[in-house]
Amino acid sequence: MPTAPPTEGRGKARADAGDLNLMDALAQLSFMVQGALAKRAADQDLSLIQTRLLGVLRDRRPTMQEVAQLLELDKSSVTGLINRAERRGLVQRSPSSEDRRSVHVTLSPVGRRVAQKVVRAFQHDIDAATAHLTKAERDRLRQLAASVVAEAG
Amino acid sequence: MPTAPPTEGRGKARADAGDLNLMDALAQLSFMVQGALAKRAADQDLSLIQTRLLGVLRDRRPTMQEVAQLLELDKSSVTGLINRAERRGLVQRSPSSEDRRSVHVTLSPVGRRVAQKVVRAFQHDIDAATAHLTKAERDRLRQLAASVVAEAG
DNA sequence: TATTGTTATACTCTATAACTATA
DNA sequence: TATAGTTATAGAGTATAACAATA
Repeated sequence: MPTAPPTEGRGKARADAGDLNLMDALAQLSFMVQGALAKRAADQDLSLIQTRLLGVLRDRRPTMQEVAQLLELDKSSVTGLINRAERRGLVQRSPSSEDRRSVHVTLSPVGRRVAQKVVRAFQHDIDAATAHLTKAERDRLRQLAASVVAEAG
Repeated sequence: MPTAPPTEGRGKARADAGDLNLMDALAQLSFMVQGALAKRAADQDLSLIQTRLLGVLRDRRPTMQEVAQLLELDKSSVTGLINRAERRGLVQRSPSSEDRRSVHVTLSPVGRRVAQKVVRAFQHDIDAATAHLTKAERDRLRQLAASVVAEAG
């Protein structure tokens, strides 16, 4: 099942690196990566979706509707998400100057700092998880992963 | 931010395959993979955690407590998870013969069939997402991903 | 009429604490 | 006492439907 997270450790890395098909390898890798990110987010009392929210706000000032599109959520879900984030001082709502129906969401300084902490810790996890690879292997992995991401768009 | 999912499409695959560092590439890939799995699960009216549950039951007959360990959930969360899955006929509880406090959880034929449908659809998604790579590149990606998974254990 | 956002409602998912029943 | 599991409770997260305000 691709749905199983990195269940039991098996030991020997390279020896076992061949016993997974592409689907299982990518599924398990994705569970590992998301698990690490979720744990680092939890260290800052953030859920994965709150962390993603802060991420998309890093260089954007979207409306509620645009947040919904970016996160692929219903607009009503975004209302609750922003309510909770705003209550914690991570983001702010501000009225649009062009369209009086719209509300823009912005990252607060606190939100930006918290997000940076998550990213730094997560970066360390990724470094540790790929430390056994050579520099060339890491770059190859980066390149292949980026290629798959770019192709899907 | 590593937390941003595959936000906007950018077009040209290979041209952009170099503009992400390893952390971002793995984070975005993981969001893509998990998103695909979640959608295929949703097609069968399953959440990601329900799908993972069916996955770990494929070749196991764990107790409630073991399910909690496998999915890294509190035992009370597992009670609810199994309740909902049992209500839908996906799994069954059966009393342990050795320890009268324990309950074993087993996959029902329906649960197994539903899980297989999710896997098949997800496999197609992975195939499509990697179709632009050469056979050698796909195998290299599989090998590197499996190596990272194995190393983390 | 169409769009933006919120509210009301219902459900899943999760954890903590208290409980029951075994061991 | 310790462990397996459930229950009670609280809260985050999600969607659908109905609504208000604005376009």
